[in-house]
Amino acid sequence: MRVGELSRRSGVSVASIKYYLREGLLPPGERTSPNQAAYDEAHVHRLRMVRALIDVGGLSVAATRDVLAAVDDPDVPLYVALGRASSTTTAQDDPADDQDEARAAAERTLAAAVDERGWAVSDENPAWRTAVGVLATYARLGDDDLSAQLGLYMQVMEEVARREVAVVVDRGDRARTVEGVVVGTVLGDTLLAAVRRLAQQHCSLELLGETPIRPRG
Amino acid sequence: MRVGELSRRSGVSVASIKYYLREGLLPPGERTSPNQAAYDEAHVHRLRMVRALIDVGGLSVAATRDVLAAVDDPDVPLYVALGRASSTTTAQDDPADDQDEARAAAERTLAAAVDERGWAVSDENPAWRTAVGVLATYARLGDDDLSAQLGLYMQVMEEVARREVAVVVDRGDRARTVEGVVVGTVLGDTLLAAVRRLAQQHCSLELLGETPIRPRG
DNA sequence: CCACAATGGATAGTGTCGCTGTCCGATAGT
DNA sequence: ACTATCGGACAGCGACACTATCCATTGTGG
Repeated sequence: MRVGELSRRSGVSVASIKYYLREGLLPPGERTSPNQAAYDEAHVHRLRMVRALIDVGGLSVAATRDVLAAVDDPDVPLYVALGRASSTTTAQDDPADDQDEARAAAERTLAAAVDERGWAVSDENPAWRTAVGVLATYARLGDDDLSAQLGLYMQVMEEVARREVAVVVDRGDRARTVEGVVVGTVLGDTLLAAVRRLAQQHCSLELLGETPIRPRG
Repeated sequence: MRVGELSRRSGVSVASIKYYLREGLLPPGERTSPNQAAYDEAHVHRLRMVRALIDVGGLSVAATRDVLAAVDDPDVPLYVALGRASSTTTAQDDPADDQDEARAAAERTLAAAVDERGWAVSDENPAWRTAVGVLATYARLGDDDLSAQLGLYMQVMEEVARREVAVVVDRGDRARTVEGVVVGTVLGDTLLAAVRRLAQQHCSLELLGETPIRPRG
């Protein structure tokens, strides 16, 4: 198929498809003549992935490119790719003294929690820096309920991750597996956040009887 | 204090402070003369909140404004404010037929899962639409492992939410409580995602022995 | 076989976001 | 008195994610 049909099949405008091709999110079609190319089902699927990661997962075009590059390239470790997929900037502005101190304290907290659970994780993992940043920020904001919840978060996320990894192990080929991990991780973040909101509403109603909720439907 | 000191204390540039004032993220200082204002500790704290929500939570300026408005105004239901805080756009482009169908199926899946857990949640909750969107997207992408995990996600998030709500119940005044909920929810999303990545790394190592990890430190 | 739509490719333009820079006349502090 | 700072308004900027236009092919229905 050519670009027009690809556009119709995927619901993405021709202009955007051209843009994604330029940005390397979508591999070029197979050449049928010096300036003509043919696309196939793989391109339709890829476009759906792209839209899912961008619209639902909230990734930037650049992050989506990196993540998809890791899906294509068996040599890129997954956690590196998924680190890029963190919507959070993880950037620090001015490394003021108290900032550094807060970060150091947060890092000790995390390290202790990780050791206690017996997790084998590297501090190369971008998620490590992100977690430290959140903890440090929370501490600077005054209360530290979040740090108190850290143990629980780790416990439940280990449960979640174990199931996720288990499901993914017996897939088929490696490409589909990796793709499943990536999509599951990125979209899973969004789903988990939404489910957390629903759970919070339910629990606050349950514990406080705060808001009268009319049932669905 | 005046703007210069507020800037120094908070690490936010004067230009940005003026911008936040314009955008309503920061309440105006108390007037000491027709064109002079004084700021206090509350402004320093507020600025820290703003930076935390934007930098760590990944919220937009507009979302941050809405969330903080809810913190200030007791009449705005919390879940409405926190719905705005979802980084995900939750937008749909072309409601094609199969799109609608996928959404409807996803909505039935969610409703069934919610009923099974006995959750009292309203479909007014923005998180409901987000969750439906994620499920629908995942279904359209081919496999539906995510839907298979939905029950687990709900189970662990109920556990998490119960603890979070419990911690927040016995706070002191309502303002501090609400603030704690908001910050905990927004930063918690980021923390949970990061912890999930770490857990995934740990579990994939544990189950597959996939990557040799050198220990921290 | 030929007019005419569609294509690939390049480049420029658009709208939004989150600031940043500059200017102004009015204080504040010394 | 004088200079730094202030608040306030507004223009500008760079990044981002497209979108529009142009053009020289190419494909295709009549």
